[in-house]
Amino acid sequence: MAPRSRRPERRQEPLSRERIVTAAVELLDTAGERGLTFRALAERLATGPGAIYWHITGKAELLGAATDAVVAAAVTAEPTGTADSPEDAVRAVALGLFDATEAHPWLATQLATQLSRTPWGTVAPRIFESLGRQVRAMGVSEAHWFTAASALMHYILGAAGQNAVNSASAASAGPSGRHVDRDEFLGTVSTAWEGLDPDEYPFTRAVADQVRGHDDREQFLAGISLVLAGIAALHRPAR
Amino acid sequence: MAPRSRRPERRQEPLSRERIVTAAVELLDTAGERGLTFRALAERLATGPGAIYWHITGKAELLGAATDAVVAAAVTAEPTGTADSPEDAVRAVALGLFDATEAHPWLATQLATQLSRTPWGTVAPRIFESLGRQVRAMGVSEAHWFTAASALMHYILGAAGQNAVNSASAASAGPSGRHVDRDEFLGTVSTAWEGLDPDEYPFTRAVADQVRGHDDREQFLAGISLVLAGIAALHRPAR
DNA sequence: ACCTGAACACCGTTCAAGT
DNA sequence: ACCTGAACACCGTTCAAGT
Repeated sequence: MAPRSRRPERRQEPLSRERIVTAAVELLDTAGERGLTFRALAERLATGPGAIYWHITGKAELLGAATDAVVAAAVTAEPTGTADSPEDAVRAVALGLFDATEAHPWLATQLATQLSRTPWGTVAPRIFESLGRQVRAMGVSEAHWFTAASALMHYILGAAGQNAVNSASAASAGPSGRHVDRDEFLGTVSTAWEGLDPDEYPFTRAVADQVRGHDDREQFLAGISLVLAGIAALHRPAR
Repeated sequence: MAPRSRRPERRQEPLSRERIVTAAVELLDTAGERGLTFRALAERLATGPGAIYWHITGKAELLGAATDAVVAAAVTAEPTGTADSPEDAVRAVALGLFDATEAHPWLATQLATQLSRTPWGTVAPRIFESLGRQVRAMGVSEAHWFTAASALMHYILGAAGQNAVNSASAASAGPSGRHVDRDEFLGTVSTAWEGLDPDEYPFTRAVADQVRGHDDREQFLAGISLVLAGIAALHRPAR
């Protein structure tokens, strides 16, 4: 009983940019950045390496498209209107990106690459827009829109990047160490920081033990609140 | 008249980790990330590719060491005690890193890579420490030290990364386009943003023309002030 | 101990040739 | 129009062999 359906059974759909990007994301998730190869990608798509170049100009565009796809999903995933306040909406967007960097360990590095190399691309506007709308809804004056939205975006990307580590290091350690304990990872950082020179790194050492026990998401949200407080301060008259 | 000096005339010093890292930074500055090759590096050092492996384990360590060297110089360059207030000291550190990403277009991407892949390394502590000391000097309560210093660090890295673009794109465009006008670059971003779908990107479009004229450093410092205001708000009783 | 450089196992990308 | 797959010009890394 061969099932018949309107949608073709994916058995041999023609190659398309979309199929290529989907496969690229899967490969990145599975094998890491080093695992994304035109040969490996071609094999996964049951074709030759050259075929991919008909749809995509090269590896840079491929990585850009993969990053954009994941960011689009992360930013859109937040159901609009579900938040009580613009501030909570910002938190929702932020957590969406935070979680995305956890699901896709390669995302943090790629976000930095895309934003610094092709800021005229689609990745920056997606994030910037979803944050900026909330900034506007908070009643920030137009003169401060750019500053406020940028501050949020930069904090989010920086923090998400640094917290994506555990997964990333797990992936680079090979499939065997996939589920490295978050605590174990934080312990590594904490221990390294405690071992620093007391004269040169007094502050970092003093804070080291705070790192060990902390909840990543909570810390991340505390940072968001701090930036939001900074935005709120824009309302008050400067002195 | 051959000059005689205590220091050997660098003619054929033995290979050392330090010499290798220095050459790597020069190569990165000159030829970009793609230009840093073990073969090219070996040629510059008048040796074979294999020799480098006696001093450095591989390319990952090489890039990490290059990043660390540049960050150390940027953070140390700020003369201590030159600032009137902790806030100004934070601005000095921030500008030091901002300028470093301009002088070394590859730095932004590498910072993200280092922080997300090896946060137990030396790069994060260097930045974290120089910011954290000022946080402490501001009178922030110890419970908030980590949050405040992290917020500063993440904003700085994110903003510096995105603003390093012009130089980066110039480098990728080859030596011919070395001095791409900053304005020209900002114009490219602005134009791209103005061309976005009005329904999907109303905020980004509205802000596009602010991007065109703005002064990078001023914008960057405005963001720093915003985060500092957020830190100051930690002092006030929560509601 | 430190360096040499050929060799290995890969890459991204191109392009004549096919359908 | 779209795909194939061999070929080209590279890589990072290793390692026997030298000094």
